[in-house]
Amino acid sequence: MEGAIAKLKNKGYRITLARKALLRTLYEAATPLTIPELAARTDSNEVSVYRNIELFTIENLVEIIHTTDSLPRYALSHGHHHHIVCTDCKRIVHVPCGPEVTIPTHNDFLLITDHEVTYYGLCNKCCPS
Amino acid sequence: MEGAIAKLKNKGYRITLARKALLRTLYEAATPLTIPELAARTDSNEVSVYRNIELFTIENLVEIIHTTDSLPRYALSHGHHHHIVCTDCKRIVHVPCGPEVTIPTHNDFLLITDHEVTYYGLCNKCCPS
DNA sequence: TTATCTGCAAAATGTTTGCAGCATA
DNA sequence: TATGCTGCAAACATTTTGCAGATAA
Repeated sequence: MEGAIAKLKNKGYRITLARKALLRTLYEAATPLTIPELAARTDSNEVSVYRNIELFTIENLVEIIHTTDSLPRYALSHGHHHHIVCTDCKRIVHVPCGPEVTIPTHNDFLLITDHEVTYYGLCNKCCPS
Repeated sequence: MEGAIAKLKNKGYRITLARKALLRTLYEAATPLTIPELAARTDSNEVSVYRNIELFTIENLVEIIHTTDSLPRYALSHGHHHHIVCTDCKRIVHVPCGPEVTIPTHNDFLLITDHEVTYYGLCNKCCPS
């Protein structure tokens, strides 16, 4: 959390109560949270949460997690990884990226019912050669 | 397309002009389309497109594709597979699911810049034992 | 003929913008 | 003190709902 604050300070952003509360909430969260959840836990305005989450995302402090299950959720960035979503309690757990990852044993998930993979890139028409 | 119509008919749904136009548009589309695009191409109301896309999704005729790049897009269901999204022209191409899929050569994509993997399942607290 | 479907209007939901006043540096 | 930040209000974008008239069976 100190690293994140230092980074923001270095960039010239002010360290406000709202931003500290948001960072603390993200650090303490067991699972990624939605905007309304973040606003409730930091006792602040949803609009300010939108704005600060956008700032944190630009500064690479936060990652956005889109699932088919709920509103977008936000969590601290921790490098590249994948996700397992519990379709019942909505808990989201991180999984390392790699060719030989065993999901169930690795993360207390006993049943995997579905998965999605999306690649992003440039197709042959759009790739500068 | 005849199979889809027969399936809907068997379930007791009416085969309306709007539904035929929507199916035909989905069959002819080179890439998944958004709701506004589908409404424009079928010359019909967005509300009706929402309702018929929902019906087709329930009946497993259509799949929803969420990417970080645009509104949700809709395409005919063709069994389980993954996606490559061109971040420039937004074209979406299907990829088979498998342990040894080579993305670039397989699908005219010359550069892959990112990927996302999400598993869905039941965690140990929610899995009935 | 009649129950379903469509389109319009409007409500509901989620997100962004403008601006006045507050608080950090 | 001065600029950036917050919160309110309102605009905007997307999706859902209600209802009267149109249409498939």
